[in-house]
Amino acid sequence: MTVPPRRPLTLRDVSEASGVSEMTVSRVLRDKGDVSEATRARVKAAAKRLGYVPNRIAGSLASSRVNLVAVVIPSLKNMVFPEVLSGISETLAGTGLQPVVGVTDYLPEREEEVLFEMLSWRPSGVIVAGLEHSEASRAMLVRAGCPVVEIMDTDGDPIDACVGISHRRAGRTMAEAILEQGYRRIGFLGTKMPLDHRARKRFEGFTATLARAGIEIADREFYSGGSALAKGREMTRTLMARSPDLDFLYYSNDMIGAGGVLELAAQGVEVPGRVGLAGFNGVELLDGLPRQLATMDACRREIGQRAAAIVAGRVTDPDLARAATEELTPRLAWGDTLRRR
Amino acid sequence: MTVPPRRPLTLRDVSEASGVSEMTVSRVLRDKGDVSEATRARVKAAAKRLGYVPNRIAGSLASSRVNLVAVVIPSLKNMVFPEVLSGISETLAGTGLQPVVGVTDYLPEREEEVLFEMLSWRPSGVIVAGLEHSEASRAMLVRAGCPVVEIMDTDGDPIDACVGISHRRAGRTMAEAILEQGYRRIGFLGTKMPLDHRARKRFEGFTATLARAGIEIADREFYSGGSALAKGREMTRTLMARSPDLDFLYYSNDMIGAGGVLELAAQGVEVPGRVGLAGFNGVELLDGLPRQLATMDACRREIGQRAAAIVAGRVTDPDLARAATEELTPRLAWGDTLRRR
DNA sequence: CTGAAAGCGCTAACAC
DNA sequence: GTGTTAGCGCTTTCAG
Repeated sequence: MTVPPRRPLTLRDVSEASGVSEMTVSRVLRDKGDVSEATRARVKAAAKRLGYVPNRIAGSLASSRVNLVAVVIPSLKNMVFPEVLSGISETLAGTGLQPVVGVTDYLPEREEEVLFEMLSWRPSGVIVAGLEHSEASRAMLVRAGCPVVEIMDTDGDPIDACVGISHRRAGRTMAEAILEQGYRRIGFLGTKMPLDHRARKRFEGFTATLARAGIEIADREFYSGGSALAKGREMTRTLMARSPDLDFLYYSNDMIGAGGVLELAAQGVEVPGRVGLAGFNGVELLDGLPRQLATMDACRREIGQRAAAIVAGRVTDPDLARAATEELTPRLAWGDTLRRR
Repeated sequence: MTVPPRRPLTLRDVSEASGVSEMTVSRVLRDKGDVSEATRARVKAAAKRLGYVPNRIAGSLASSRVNLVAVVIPSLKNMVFPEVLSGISETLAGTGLQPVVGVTDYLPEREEEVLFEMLSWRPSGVIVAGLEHSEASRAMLVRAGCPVVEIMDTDGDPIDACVGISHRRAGRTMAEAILEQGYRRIGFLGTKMPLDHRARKRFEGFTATLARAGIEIADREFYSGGSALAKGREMTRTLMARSPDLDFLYYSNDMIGAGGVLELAAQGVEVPGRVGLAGFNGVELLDGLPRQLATMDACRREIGQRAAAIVAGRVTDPDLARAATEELTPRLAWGDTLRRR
C-alpha cells in the first residue's frame, strides 16, 4: 500500500483542517493576540490531530527572532565543560531558548569556524569559553548583534559580558596557602597545553606569588592526553623519583592530583607531613578518596547558569545593563593534604 | 559619536560591494556552480572585507536543507552522555553538520517538549537516547522526515536506525561471570531511577541469570543523586553492615563501585577473596585505583561516532540502507576484583 | 476578534 | 559563466 509522500505539514494544512485562516492559526499556535476561545479550541484540536510541528526556520526568518543560543567550548572530554553546559541547559530550559554546542578542541582556527557557523544562525546569544580569540573571531563577536558572554575566565578584556573566576588569582591564592603552611620545595604537575589559557594563568599567578617570596618551582612535569588517575600516579612517581626532596606537589587538575594521593599512599609517603598536595577544580565526584585533596572550586555549574541567565535576561529585555563582568570567587577547599600546622 | 545601527549584512550588500549579482555571490559563497576565477576572487574579497556572515535561516528555508542534527539525551551530569556527545561532535565536525543538544532529565514529558522543539528546526537527523518514548514522542519521530537514530540500547523496537549495546545481555554476562567464579551471596547497589531503562534492563538480565541458577539477590541498596565515590562508600558500608555474609557486590555504575573498592580497602576486607566487586561503564578515568574494578565497557564514544556517521551518511546519500540496528558488544574487563580462581 | 497582502534573505530553476 | 524570476512557510502590518 502506497502512502502519499507526506510532505511536512504547514500552517495551511492546519488552516484547511480547521477552517480558520492561516493568520489566526498562527496566532493560536504562538499564543499571540486575542483569539476567541472557540476558534482557539478548534485550531488546537486540528493541529494536534494532524501532528503539526511548526517550521521555525520560516518563523524565524519572518520574525527575525531565533531561540537558539550558541555555546562554544573547547572540549567535552572531562567533566568541566559538560558541567558548565549542564548549568546553561537547565537555566535555559524554562525560557524557550535552546543551546547549540560547538567544540573547538582548544584550536583558535576551529573556534573561528565554529563561530562563523553558529553566527550564521543569527542566535539570540553567544556563550563562549575564554577571553582569548583570534582577530577574526573577535571581529565576528563584536558584530554579532546579540549578547556575547565570555565565560570561565575574567583575566582580560571582555567583548561584552563576562562570567568566571580569575585564574591568576586562583593560582596566587593557592600559592599563598602553600607558603603560609611552610612548604618550600614545590613541584608542579600539569598539562602540556599552550592553548589552555586558564591553566597558564593559574600557573603564572602561582609562580609570581612564589617568586615574591623568593621561591621558584623546584621541578615540574607535564603531560598530554586526558586527565586520569593513572596519569597522575605515573607523573607523581616520575617527579618524586627525580626530585625526592620536594615537599609539595601542585597539580593543574584534581584528577591527576587524586592520582598523586593514591601514588603517595601506595609509596607510604606521609601526606601532608612529608609532602603536601593540591589540585584544582573541585571535582566533587572524587570525595571519598582516602585523603581529601586540597583544591579550589572553579564554579563551573554556576558560571553556566549565570551566563545563561544573562542571555535570557537580555532576550527578554534588551535594555538590560550591558557589558558587566561577574567575577565569582572560588573558595579554597583545604581537604587534608595541605594544612600541616 | 553615533554609529549607523548596523543591521546584519545581506547578500545584497556583498553584491553591491563587489558589483556582482546576488545569485553569483551566493554561488561563490556556497562553492556551487561554475563561476569564473576573477569574479570568485572579487566576491570573496568583498565578503571578507565586509565581514559577511550568511544567513542560514533564509538559506535553509529556500533550499529546505538544514545542517542541524538534534541530539536528545537524558542528562549531562555524569561522563556517560558527554562522552557520547563528544563522539557525535567529532564525527560531525568534518561534515558541516552541527549538533543541537536537548536534555530531558529522564522525563518522558520533557523528551516530548524537547523533541517538538528540535523537530521544529527540521533537522537533518535526530539522535535520541533510548528506545522507550511516549506515544506522542514516537509519533513525532516516525513522522520526522529525517533519519532517526536511537542510541545506547538495543533491547526493543527501534523506529529507524539503532546503535547501542544490549543492557540485558550486559547484565546477563556479568552474572554469568560472577556465578562462574563461585560467588553465591550477591548484593546489588544501584540507582533509584525507575525511568533509567538501561539500568533496569541490566538489572533484569542480571537477576534473570541468577534465577536460572537458583539464586536471588541477597540484599540491595538504592540511592538517588549523583554517582560519586563517597556515595559508593556509604552504600557499601550500609549494605555490608546489614548483610555481612555477602560475597559479591554488583554496582550499577563504576563511580559507586570505585567507592566500594575504597571502602572495603579501608575496612581491610580482602578483595576479591572475601568479597568480589563489579561495576558498569568502563570509566577509564578511574584506572589507577588501588584495585582495578571489574566492569563492562558501554562503548559510549563509539556509539556517538556511529550514530553520527549514520546520520551523515544518509544526508549524503538518502538511499542508504535504512533501519539497521548496530549492536556493539561490550567487553568484560576483569580488573582485579572479580576473578578468584 | 479576524483576514489579506507583503515581505524576511536566500536558493532552485530557468533564461541568456 | 551570469542574471532573472519565483517562491520557501511563516509573521508583520494594516484593514476590516
